[in-house]
Amino acid sequence: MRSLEDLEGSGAETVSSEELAIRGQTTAAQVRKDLSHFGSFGKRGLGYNVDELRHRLRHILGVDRVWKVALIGAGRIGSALFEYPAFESRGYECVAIIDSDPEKIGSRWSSLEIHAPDDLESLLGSLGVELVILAVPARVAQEMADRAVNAGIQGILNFAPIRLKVPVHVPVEDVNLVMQLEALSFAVTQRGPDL
Amino acid sequence: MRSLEDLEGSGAETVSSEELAIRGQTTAAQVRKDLSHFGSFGKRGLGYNVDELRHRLRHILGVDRVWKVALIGAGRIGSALFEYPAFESRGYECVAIIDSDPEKIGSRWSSLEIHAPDDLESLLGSLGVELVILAVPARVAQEMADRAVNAGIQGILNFAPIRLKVPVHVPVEDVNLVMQLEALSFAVTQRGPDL
DNA sequence: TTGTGTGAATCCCTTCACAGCG
DNA sequence: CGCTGTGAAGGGATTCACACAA
Repeated sequence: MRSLEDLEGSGAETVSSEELAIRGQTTAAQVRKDLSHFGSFGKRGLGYNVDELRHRLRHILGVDRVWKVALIGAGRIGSALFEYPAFESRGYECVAIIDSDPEKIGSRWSSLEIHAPDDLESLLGSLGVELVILAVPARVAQEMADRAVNAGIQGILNFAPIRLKVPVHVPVEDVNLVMQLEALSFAVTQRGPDL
Repeated sequence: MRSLEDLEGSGAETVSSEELAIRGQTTAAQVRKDLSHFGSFGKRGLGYNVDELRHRLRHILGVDRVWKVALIGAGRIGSALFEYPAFESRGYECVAIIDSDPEKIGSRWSSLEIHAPDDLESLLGSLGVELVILAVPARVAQEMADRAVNAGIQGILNFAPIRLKVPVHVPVEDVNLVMQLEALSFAVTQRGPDL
């Protein structure tokens, strides 16, 4: 089993399912089954070509291109996300920011102006926004989601602690930090009264 | 089927698995199986007593008490979490904040002083911290996790995009926003080239 | 010989269906 | 009767095991 450095260096061209399994905390059989789901691009006796594997996976995941993202809600969560360097480096380009706070409207976050929600549809539509990060209070989340969907967006990363009602063709990914904390409380509690 | 208001009012004392299923976007059979896992506290012909159900579930989830939480990393994510009202209202009390930025050390977030990481172990130990929210850069996440575990904490909510190595008795809940965005990209991509 | 790709066996979770209690 | 609790059936995912390609 080689180390990470070996893999990243110019030496290794190939990885085995066994090796991938260890990194991904699964089993070799699982890795092979999963990959075979998308075609068979491994070489028997050798393993998977690293470059090809990366290329294929990036394509399957849809991360081999830049996605146009709009940030709806410029509060603390929105700002944390906006500043998070990984987003841009991973291919998510924020092209619009929307907030209803009159204090914020018109101001800029590094050259990007914050817009009022009024012209949300035309703004998202004209910019060709594909994904929306919804970081607004729960009471307005459904309305903003509806309007974003009307504007033709294709997916929503939802931080509001409600179950959004959207058409089936619009995937929603929920981020619910309270639920995750509760999952942690549950795990700690289950693990037995201490230790 | 009754509305949320009915349930919360003083009128209804009981819910059926069918009703719970609709709210939870699942099936009645699933609800009954899940609940039966923790004992049988429904009444045949009637359903589940709402007060008892809430009480039992809160106990099972471990949210029928206040958890002492430490925030390690007072950056944007940390600040967003700290200000998020749901945390305190849901029973998570932040009793310590730790950050390595000299600019921040000694300053206060609403009466809570920001501490240097130096005395992390003794600080968490003396305060009886149970859960840690780890919101630091990836390169220092493992070290902070190790030290928190040494201080005797029982669970970690991890925002760093790495797989923490911790003893099996310390549950870790990962929050990986880039992965969730990628899951969204995948879902949108799979759904077929547009619509 | 090594390690993939894949049918077959297995496991686990969901769904069904109904006996039985209130 | 109405609705829970639960064995039994069903289905999807994981694991096994091995033929076969490099």
